[in-house]
Amino acid sequence: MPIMRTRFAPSPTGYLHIGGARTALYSWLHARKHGGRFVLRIEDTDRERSTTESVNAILEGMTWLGLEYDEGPFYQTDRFARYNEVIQQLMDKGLAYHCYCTREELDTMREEAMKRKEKPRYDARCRRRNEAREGVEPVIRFKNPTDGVVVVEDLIKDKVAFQNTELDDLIIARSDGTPTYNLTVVVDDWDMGITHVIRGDDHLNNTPRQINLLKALGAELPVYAHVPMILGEDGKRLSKRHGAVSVMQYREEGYLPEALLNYLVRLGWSSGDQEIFSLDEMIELFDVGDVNGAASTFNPEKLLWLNQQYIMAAEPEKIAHHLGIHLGKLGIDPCDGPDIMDVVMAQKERAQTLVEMAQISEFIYRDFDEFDETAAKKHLRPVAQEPLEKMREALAAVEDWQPEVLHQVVKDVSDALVVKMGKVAQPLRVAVVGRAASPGIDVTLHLVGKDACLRRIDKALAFIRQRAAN
RNA sequence: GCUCCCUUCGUCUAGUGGUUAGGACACUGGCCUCUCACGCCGGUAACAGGGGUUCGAAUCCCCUAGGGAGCGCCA
Repeated sequence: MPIMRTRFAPSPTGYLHIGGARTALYSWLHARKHGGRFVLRIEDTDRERSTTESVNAILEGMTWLGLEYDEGPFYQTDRFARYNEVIQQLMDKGLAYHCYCTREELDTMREEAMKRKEKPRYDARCRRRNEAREGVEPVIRFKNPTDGVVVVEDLIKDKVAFQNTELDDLIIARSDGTPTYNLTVVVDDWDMGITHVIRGDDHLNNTPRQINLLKALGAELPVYAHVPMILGEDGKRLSKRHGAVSVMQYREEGYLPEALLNYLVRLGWSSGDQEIFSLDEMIELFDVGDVNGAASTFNPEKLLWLNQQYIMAAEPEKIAHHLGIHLGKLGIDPCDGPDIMDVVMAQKERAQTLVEMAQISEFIYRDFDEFDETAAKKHLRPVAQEPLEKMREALAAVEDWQPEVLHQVVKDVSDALVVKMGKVAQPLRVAVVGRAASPGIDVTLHLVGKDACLRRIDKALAFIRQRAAN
């Protein structure tokens, strides 16, 4: 019984995107669940478009998500000798041949087929050509079987049958001698002992060709699982115009990798009514055969909700670490303020992302420029003047600036004025925060600190007087 | 055009011949409450259409429609 191996094989022509991350996750989970090994392979045979920046971006994305690989990364560009060896074997066995057709010929062939309302296919005319053609560097084509049917046994799509007559003789080596995609994947999956090929279903149509090649080489077939695409909200394939598609962008925007992973695993798969899965639960419960065969639409709101769930459940220390980083990006040094753990405890149920948490915590660290207009209109009116004056007076006398004490002060002032606490707390909140929303008023006052509170109340009182004067 | 894949609330999904078609996000009514958020209780909302098979179909079969992918000397 050979060891199970899955692989993720991106081509380094961009960052790690959401769709790739999901297939990588599924492959990773499959390997982890069955005690197998997860292989990373970089498909960089397209030298024009492949870049080392992309390789780094992909590795960075995998690392951030925690999808560690057991073998690799292997680079296809390191394996050209091996591909050439296999191509030569195919030639020697008469399973491949030189094709001297020019690109122009191929183009007209395609056009004419389309005109005849047929699928464009190479007509294999060079199979019978014996002599070279002057001035044409040949490509090498694989002799695809001309009859019979190839059945792909797919874990997700079930049995999918293709007639060999629908396929044509694919190019396995370009005229410059370099191997092409279908050849390299086949050789690599074979050499690397890949037992389960989990990839996007845009590859489903390539699979019968790859199976024919595998058979010609006498290789054992892997099990396939073609996972459906991820669509944007307009039903089109997910792309930049739908917002963030790069995995690393989610880190920038304040998402936790576990939340993204959780979202991705539930996109196209489920286990009962469960929505939140730890990594261990995913490994235990995930089965690639249970993945839905239909494409699914990426829903940013649900990801936001999950992220908030993870923020609430996370170790506060961990959130504090991240919050510090995002505050830094706002130009705030978290040391210039209260214990950051207190900030986390006050805000962790109030933010869907870490970026948002930093934004709604800004008032703790620095004075705001102006009051939120609707909040000021509603709460900084002449009726608020007396409560604010009383609060300022009471707060100025507080020695021990702790939430419990502050709560009592607000309550005492409300009682003294014979009004509900909201009549005092809301103007006070707007005065101190600049907006109508914040943590509990006691915690808010505590976090802002005595000096800043008094200063901001004065500013609010001035604002009310000025408004009344106009 | 041809080949292949897909089709349950707006979205992610449960459902494998007999269910008041379940859950989650979003939306929404209420409760909690100093605001916001969290949390709790409730609501709106779906089997693409048409034919079969069957006592009975979201579930099985066929057709139609719609969506997607592939048809490169890209991967």
